Amino acid sequence: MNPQEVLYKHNLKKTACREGILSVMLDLGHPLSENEIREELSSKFDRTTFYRSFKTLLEKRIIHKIVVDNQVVKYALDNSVTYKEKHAHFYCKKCDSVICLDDIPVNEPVVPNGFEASETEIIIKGVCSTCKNTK
Amino acid sequence: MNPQEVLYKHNLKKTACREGILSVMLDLGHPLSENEIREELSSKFDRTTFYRSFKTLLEKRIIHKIVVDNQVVKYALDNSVTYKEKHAHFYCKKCDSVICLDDIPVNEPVVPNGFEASETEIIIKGVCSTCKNTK
DNA sequence: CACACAAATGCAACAATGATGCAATTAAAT
DNA sequence: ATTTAATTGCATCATTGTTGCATTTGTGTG
Repeated sequence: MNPQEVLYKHNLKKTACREGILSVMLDLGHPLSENEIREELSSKFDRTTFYRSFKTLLEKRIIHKIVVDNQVVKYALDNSVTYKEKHAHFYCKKCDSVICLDDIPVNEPVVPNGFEASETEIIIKGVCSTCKNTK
Repeated sequence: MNPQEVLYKHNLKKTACREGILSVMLDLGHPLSENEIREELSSKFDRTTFYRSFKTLLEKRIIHKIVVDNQVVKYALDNSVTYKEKHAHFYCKKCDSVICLDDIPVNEPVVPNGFEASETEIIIKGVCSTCKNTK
């Protein structure tokens, strides 16, 4: 899977910014923040363009957004091989990274009578294995 | 339980802003945003003072913060009768309200080998019973 | 009760982020 | 190659979180 294919499949124009974002995300393979992606691309694009590209990719469900505690925002590809619609996220407090836990089961949400649940977001915080091994 | 007691118990000075915030939160009994609380108090205090009061109350674990999707921020009392350290939150997409689901069981987090989990945040989104009944 | 000191407040100011309007540029279908 | 709609860059604004600083206030001490 390459950026061009992804854009084509979703009827999106092949623009430099979108291709850049997708290329970085496909290369690195883990959730990234806007700044992390921008650094990889040497800040070639305007902040607004970036912002709008993410918005488009989110709308087309090519990527999803993970927010931790109102400050950490990461984007992850939806179309990885292991991607599951429902999955939890792990946030490492030490290295600030986010990991999609595609293998961890997510139970059906239980809500009080009369309530209707449509989505569940689970964020598990802690320390990732890499950080645990590098004290 | 009244605001004065709460502040006294946590060695906090009895200030008008803190008392106001706690008073509104105790009265209304459900998670509230900064703006909702400020409106109840007729904007009597500066934004910074508000911000710092919340920070203090959070540090003392008198209240906790619930963030939904990076934009909705609500504060809830920790010391309600039914309060549980671990609990999920329900977010109603229609009325923008948040409810602490103290009765809903929260499973121990499952994480990959080598990872260490310390906290879990669960936000269930949907429609609350009030909004479901008022179409 | 008055005093003193630490804490809290209000104000100005700044950074980061999300968002919009608009003119210039570009992708891609014809 | 031409045309048109979409995208971009820029200016700009709103909101939120944050800090510094001078002023005010709460509260324990005498």
